[in-house]
Amino acid sequence: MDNYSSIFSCSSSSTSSASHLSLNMVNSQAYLEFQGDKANGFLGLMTNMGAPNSEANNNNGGVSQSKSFVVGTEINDEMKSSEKKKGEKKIRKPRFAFQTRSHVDILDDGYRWRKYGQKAVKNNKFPRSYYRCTHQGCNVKKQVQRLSKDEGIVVTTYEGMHSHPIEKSTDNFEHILNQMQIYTAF
DNA sequence: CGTGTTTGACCCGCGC
DNA sequence: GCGCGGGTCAAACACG
Repeated sequence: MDNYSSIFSCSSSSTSSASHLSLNMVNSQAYLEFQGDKANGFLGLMTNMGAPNSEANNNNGGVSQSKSFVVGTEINDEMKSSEKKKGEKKIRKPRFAFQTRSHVDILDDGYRWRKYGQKAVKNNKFPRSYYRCTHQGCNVKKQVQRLSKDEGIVVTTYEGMHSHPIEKSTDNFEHILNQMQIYTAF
């Protein structure tokens, strides 16, 4: 059971492969809403997703949050370090944006992240934080942004795919990714 | 002491 | 060409 990588296997392998994804998702703005319970995990999310009833109890510190996610692919993400591929494709890596209703922007998905930057975004009072997976050889990045309009909404954008198992035993994020696969498999 | 955060500088693409 | 906005680097710092 170490096929975490397969989750993101829908990367930009083909020129048109990404289009199907973005077309369906971006245009229709896939939007799911469920209520989680723990601020430090997507477990509640998954639980509610599969079984809307479940035990949505949880006594977290009173941090109830509803999560929704939008999946889309942003193209033209070529960086300066394009050692391989001489600009054959503009599509580099898919990005997954999660919209999370939470008061904390630190969402523990089971991976270990190292913050490597923070920038102020225009049209947004709150800064955007850049994180990178600390696993060696793993180039997965993620950025967390908070909407100035709704400071209760936190947008987490994942970029790239993990090629290693989750470090923590939270294994909840895996399920989410699995769900995402369904949508991105269109 | 190792690991992660802070923070300003730098880099690069893009529009004017 | 220049300025702007977004993304990254890296040195210094904080914390266990």
